[in-house]
Amino acid sequence: MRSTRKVTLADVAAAAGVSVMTASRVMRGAGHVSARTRARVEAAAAELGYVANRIASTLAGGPTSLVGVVFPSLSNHVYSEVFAGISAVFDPTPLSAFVALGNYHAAHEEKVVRDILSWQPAGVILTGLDHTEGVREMLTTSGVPVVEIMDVDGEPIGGNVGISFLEAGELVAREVLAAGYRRVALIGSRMPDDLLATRRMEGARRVLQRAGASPITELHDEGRSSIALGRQMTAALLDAYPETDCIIYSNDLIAAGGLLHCLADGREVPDRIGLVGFNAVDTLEILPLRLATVDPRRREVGEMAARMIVGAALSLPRREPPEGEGRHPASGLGVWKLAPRFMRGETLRPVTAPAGG
Amino acid sequence: MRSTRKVTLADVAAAAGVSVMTASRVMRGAGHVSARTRARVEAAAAELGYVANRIASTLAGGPTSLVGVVFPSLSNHVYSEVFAGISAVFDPTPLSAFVALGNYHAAHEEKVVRDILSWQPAGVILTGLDHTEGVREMLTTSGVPVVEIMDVDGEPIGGNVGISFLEAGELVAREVLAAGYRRVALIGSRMPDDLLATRRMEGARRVLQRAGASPITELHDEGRSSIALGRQMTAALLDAYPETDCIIYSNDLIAAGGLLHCLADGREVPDRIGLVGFNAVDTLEILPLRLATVDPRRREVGEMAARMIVGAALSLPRREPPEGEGRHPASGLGVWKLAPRFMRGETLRPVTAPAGG
DNA sequence: GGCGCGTATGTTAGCGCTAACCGAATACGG
DNA sequence: CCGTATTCGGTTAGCGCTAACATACGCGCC
Repeated sequence: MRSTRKVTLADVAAAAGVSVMTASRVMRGAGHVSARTRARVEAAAAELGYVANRIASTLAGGPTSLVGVVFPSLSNHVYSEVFAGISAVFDPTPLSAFVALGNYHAAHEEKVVRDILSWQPAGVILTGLDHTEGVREMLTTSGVPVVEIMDVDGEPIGGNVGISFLEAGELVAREVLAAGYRRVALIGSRMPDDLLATRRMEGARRVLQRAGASPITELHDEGRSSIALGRQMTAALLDAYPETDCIIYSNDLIAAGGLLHCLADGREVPDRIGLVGFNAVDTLEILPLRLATVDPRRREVGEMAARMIVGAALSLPRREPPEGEGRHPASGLGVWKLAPRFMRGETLRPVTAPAGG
Repeated sequence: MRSTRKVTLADVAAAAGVSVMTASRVMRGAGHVSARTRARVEAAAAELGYVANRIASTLAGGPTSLVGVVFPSLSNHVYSEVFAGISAVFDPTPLSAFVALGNYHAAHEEKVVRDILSWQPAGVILTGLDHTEGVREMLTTSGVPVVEIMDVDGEPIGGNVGISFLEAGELVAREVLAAGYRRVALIGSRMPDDLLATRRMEGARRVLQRAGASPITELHDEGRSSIALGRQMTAALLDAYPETDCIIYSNDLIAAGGLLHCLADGREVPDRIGLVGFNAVDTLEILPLRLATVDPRRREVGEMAARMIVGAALSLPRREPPEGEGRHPASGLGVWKLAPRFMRGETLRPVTAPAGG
């Protein structure tokens, strides 16, 4: 049985009868090696079970290939789909993702970002645009390509991809008004921690107010979204404000709970009451009625963010020019604003007036 | 504006008027530094915006803190919950998780594992026990603590946490028999790629055969699980074998589709036909009937695996003893077999006979 | 007051690799 | 058969940090 001691390039080189440098050239596919020696080195590496040491190569100035990805959480299905998009794009490249969770907590995010930077990453992907001054400064100072995703309402550090949650909220409210609802209430969970949910509620509120149909009430809860929570909040809301004719929820899960409550309670959906969720969660296709919702295009968001990082990371020289100053010379980091997609479903009445204004 | 050049320990040391070594001691909280110098160094570090370089410190022999986690996919909700467990345990420790996806593909997994090892990780968590010989060899040779999760039916490389999918399948079949069903069919998606699904189907089949109630038929599909797929497969199955009185599905999503099909089709569930899923997916609580299913205890699995790694990583010395041979001296890596939890739901008839084999 | 002891700081060497340079070997035309 | 172009391969130095040892400094003690 082979010893457990780590096999280094030097071992491989010795076994192949060449210098370390030549072995290094072979391993990373740099040129200037004859076919014969290349074969010898490769054989030696395979024989010894050599595994490259990225730590050493990175320190010595090789390319970095880790990309830090910060999500608030992964239990939220939304982010795992974004991640799937990211990881699909990275797959054929040398980059790999390194996930860290911010836990909806600014101070924690700062620690996490510092941690990521300490690995000299090739790029960083952050969720949302709200970060502490410390985070912003660390990232700009580091010179690492940064892409912020999901939200686009604010000043990005580097690149930015997502939908405007404010506009998504406005969109929802406009659709609700167009369908003829006027006594609208808002229900949100995990507020105000979930900034994006807060933002879309704000957009909805704004449009309703402008149309002279200010929300009847707003019910918030700090708890984790769930169908049970949606049921319970909806019951409480309709109890206190029975005249409500439409509820805008901060996400699909609690909206689903609301729908089930309304159905169980004998309220006609969508005639007597309309319901809208957010996120276009696909397992909810099992509901008796298709929920009206908004698709935030999360898979695309992940893919585009990853592509931006790939572009920036592979074009960026590893060592900065000796006295260089300007960074990211148009490295492909830009702002991509996607349009949220409204999905009418069956929990809103058909439109009676054009959805403008 | 501060320059973008990287701030090194040497810069901090110079600014604080001490040697690099002293600065290093302060930064990593090693002792032997007076309060006064510590304060000076800390001030200098904060002033310069110093961010430690883990690459360098790891190479120099500092502790490693990355843990590679390999999942087949993250779109499957099951794994994101496992990850949540892992990440909760790592959170208060210096370790952080580094996710890579194997995509249900052995060759790809080998590349991914090599990649992870090249980062000199403090540990590796793998899904399942089926890995190529190359993966097993790389991991044993590297001497890195390894924990394999989910499945426990096989020979682990290092530690192992999970349920027996074979037994889970057997459990399901026993419950089905106990409820009085005899003409049982099996339906699986993403087979045979999803090895764990394959395994639980095998367990079920075995018990059924032993009880003289061999499966009427088995329907497999390579596609991704979805409710639509479940509907369609169920329709096809019941069309071809109308006498079927119970269907065991490889997971909840396709089982949900089956349930919806049966209800739409006017078949009485659970009287005329029983249905069982697998995974205890919680968003499915919106189904009209609570699905019979098995909870594979994924959150706990993630937590325990992470705890094993924490134990092994923190107890293991960084540099191996000069001539040392034996590794993992009882480093806390063991085999933890959890019992799968059966949840009867409402899609199986109440038990008429004791559920013993 | 010189001894030993413990705590604070500095010095030396090296982790495994790669960039940048440089010499040796090969090819080729005249 | 020699000079020049063109490979191929080796040498030197250093990335930023830490282990291990060496040194300096204070302290109490007989």
